[in-house]
Amino acid sequence: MKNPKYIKVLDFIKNKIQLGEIEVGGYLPSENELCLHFSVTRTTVRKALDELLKEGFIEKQHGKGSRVRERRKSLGLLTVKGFSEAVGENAQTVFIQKPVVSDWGIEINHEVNESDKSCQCIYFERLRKVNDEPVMIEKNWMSGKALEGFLNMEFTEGSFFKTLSRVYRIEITGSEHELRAGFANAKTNSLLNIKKGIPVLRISVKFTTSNPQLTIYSELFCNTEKYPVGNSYFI
Amino acid sequence: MKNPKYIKVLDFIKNKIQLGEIEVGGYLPSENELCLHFSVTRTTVRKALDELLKEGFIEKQHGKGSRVRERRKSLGLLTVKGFSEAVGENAQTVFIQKPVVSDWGIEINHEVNESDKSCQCIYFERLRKVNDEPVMIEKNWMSGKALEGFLNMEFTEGSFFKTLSRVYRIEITGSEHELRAGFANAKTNSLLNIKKGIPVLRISVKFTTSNPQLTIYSELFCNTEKYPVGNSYFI
DNA sequence: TAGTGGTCTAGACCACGGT
DNA sequence: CCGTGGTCTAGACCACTAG
Repeated sequence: MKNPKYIKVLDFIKNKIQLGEIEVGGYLPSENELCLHFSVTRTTVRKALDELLKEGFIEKQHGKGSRVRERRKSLGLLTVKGFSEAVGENAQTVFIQKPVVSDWGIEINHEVNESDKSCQCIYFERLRKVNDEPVMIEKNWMSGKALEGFLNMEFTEGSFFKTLSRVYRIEITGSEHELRAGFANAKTNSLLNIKKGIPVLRISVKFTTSNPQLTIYSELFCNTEKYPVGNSYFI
Repeated sequence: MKNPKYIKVLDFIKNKIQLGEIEVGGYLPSENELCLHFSVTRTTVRKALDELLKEGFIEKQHGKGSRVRERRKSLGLLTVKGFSEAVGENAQTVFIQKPVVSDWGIEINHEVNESDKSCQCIYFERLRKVNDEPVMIEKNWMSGKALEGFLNMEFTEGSFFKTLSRVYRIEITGSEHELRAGFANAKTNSLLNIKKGIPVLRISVKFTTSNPQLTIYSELFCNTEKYPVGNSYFI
């Protein structure tokens, strides 16, 4: 099924929360009300709410209802969400290197798939800012096999993930992260406006996608002095 | 319901994986087979498999089946799982400070609940090792309200979370993490066998539990030189 | 007691993978 | 083609919260 109903319900509620139409601490409509509103069964509504719960948007209270959680101010980078969606409206992005053909970076911490190593590699690098302060350098490598015409392409709404989805019909299906404390090189330090000797949080990500030929390798260098990286998990 | 069926299914499969009875890359029984084996419906089996997927134990392939994933070698600390379960059989734990009455630590990065601040605080500190190498210092603070007789108590199977569950019937229901790169103090550095000037990964955790009176605040200082901290997420 | 979320049943149809 | 997982329906009963 291309457009599952639970995605519609999920997007509807997530949108309401992100626009502030339901205030923090406010209750969502009950599951039964949502069922009526969307003409679906509770199974479908609950699947959507489970996603929202997993992503930290809501909390559930047995016997009371589902409430909007206070959104963390830190960067929610440890999910499959992209940066912009995770951080919100105060995020800015600047290309340091537009997509080019390159070698597989020696900085990649995850093991690169054998099938990728033998292929042409596409690389791009971006600087992420919050409120105009640089907080993260993001370096990305991926095989060019599945991405015909990717070089010189404008990103859909400035988002790499949206481009993958809208242009190539490729969805992110999973991610693995490794986290380390370390130091960045001089160039990255300078871009992040970090003094020498200040450690950075380094996150190595391996994204799997709905296209078996496409795996994305990212190395993130985060200045955590003002904005720690956040993650939450509820059951 | 005290003992949901999906927990039984989940524990059964997780146990098989952890004991190696299904090798890495091997397929689980199909959902329909599991239904027959446990006399439950697919809804229930899928709820269990969803948990295993979320925790990174398995991966699903549409049209083929569910396969056991290679367990990450890094520390899976970013879930509600405890250290021992996350790391496995090579983990050791040493008390640096057995549970005592203390002040709320000034090192706590999360905001401490107002209701906690006015209460007696219990503190304990442990050193975590993997293959006899120190990798993490874990400092824990919590209100003593819900934990009658906790001081001087032996931990069930050496596990704090198991003690909470078995003795106090309290379950972990969620966690929020903040991650930073930074430095540890001299004492922690010495316990971690870290040279001065080597950065550590600092993880601030706030655990919520099934008892509204109990919130647990932890500060982890990780030496990531050999063992990075890992996390994975699949949809 | 009424309303909420938590669990579960017994089906159904669809999309994908491999034969 | 069949078996797999993905989505969905239309119910049911339970446990928790609050008036």
